[in-house]
Amino acid sequence: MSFISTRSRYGLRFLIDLAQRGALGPIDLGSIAERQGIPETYLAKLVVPLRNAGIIRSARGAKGGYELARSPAEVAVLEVVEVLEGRSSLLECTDRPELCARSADCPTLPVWTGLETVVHDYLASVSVGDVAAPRAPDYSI
Amino acid sequence: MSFISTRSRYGLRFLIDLAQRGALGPIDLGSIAERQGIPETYLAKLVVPLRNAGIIRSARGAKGGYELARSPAEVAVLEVVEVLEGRSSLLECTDRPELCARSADCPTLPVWTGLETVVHDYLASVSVGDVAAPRAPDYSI
DNA sequence: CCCTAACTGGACCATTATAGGATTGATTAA
DNA sequence: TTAATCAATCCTATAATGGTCCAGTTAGGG
Ligand code: SF4
Ligand code: SF4
Repeated sequence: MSFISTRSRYGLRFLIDLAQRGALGPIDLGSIAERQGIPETYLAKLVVPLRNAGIIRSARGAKGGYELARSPAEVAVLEVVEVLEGRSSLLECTDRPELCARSADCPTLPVWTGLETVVHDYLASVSVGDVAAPRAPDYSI
Repeated sequence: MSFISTRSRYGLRFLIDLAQRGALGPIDLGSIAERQGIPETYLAKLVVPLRNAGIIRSARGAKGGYELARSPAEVAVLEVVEVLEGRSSLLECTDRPELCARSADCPTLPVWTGLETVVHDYLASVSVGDVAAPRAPDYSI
């Protein structure tokens, strides 16, 4: 349907769930799936690319589960979307102009390239840590 | 595949083709389809919503065809995309939070709403006239 | 007046993406 | 050992996308 599919939406919520629980050791997928109302079997497939990308770490066996591999502030939403959607662009031709014979003289291409730029800039500016903050912001000086 | 499908891409190129030919009376679909390398039968379906939206005007009968109903500068790319994609948002829940029971307390919703804002702002800032300019810009004072 | 170019609407189809399910196997704490 | 848990693979249903076909209708031009 759209650039932001359930993969990104579920995946981001999954990461936020992990982040909000902090470093208490791995959390099993079933409990997260239940809390978030996401089909566990579906979520199980989303974690694979997240692990391959080094965003999360998994522990097998009893008491196993998943935990963040980095600080939430170091995980940009852009990276999550790219990893889960399997692509980084809204349009093929902005990444690979050679795929379209018209790209050299296409008046619309700059429009889409510009759109992609604003999308990337925005998503890169937001991290999992930014949205996972479970408590009030830090009011100390 | 993505938010920007062939409907928007073809449609925008179609409008630019119209704009670049100026007010010389209606242009028939076949010649545009051929020039742009778009299947005429497919393009024929894209023009219907564009006409309903008041972006183009059609003339039936011999020597008929299509022409812009407004000045190219008055047609924002945002409007074209909304009309052709049949929706205005990248995500349902940003428009209709009532569709998701979690929207009231969803930490990710602001992320998507913010993304949508930057996308809308960008697309609203670009008009068909901006990209259709067939010649060098006006250097007069 | 009639022909015909051209638009109009709808049915139809093939391919792909999406969302989800199920099964089986490997690993490890207790 | 055994139960819990990740890992990997295969399967299915549904929808979106991109495109075709055709039977109408309209109206300009000769
Ligand atoms: S015609 Fe332009 S917008 Fe379309 S695929 Fe080619 S380069 Fe991209
Ligand atoms: S959980 Fe949040 S992002 Fe997902 S559909 Fe509901 S409101 Fe939207």
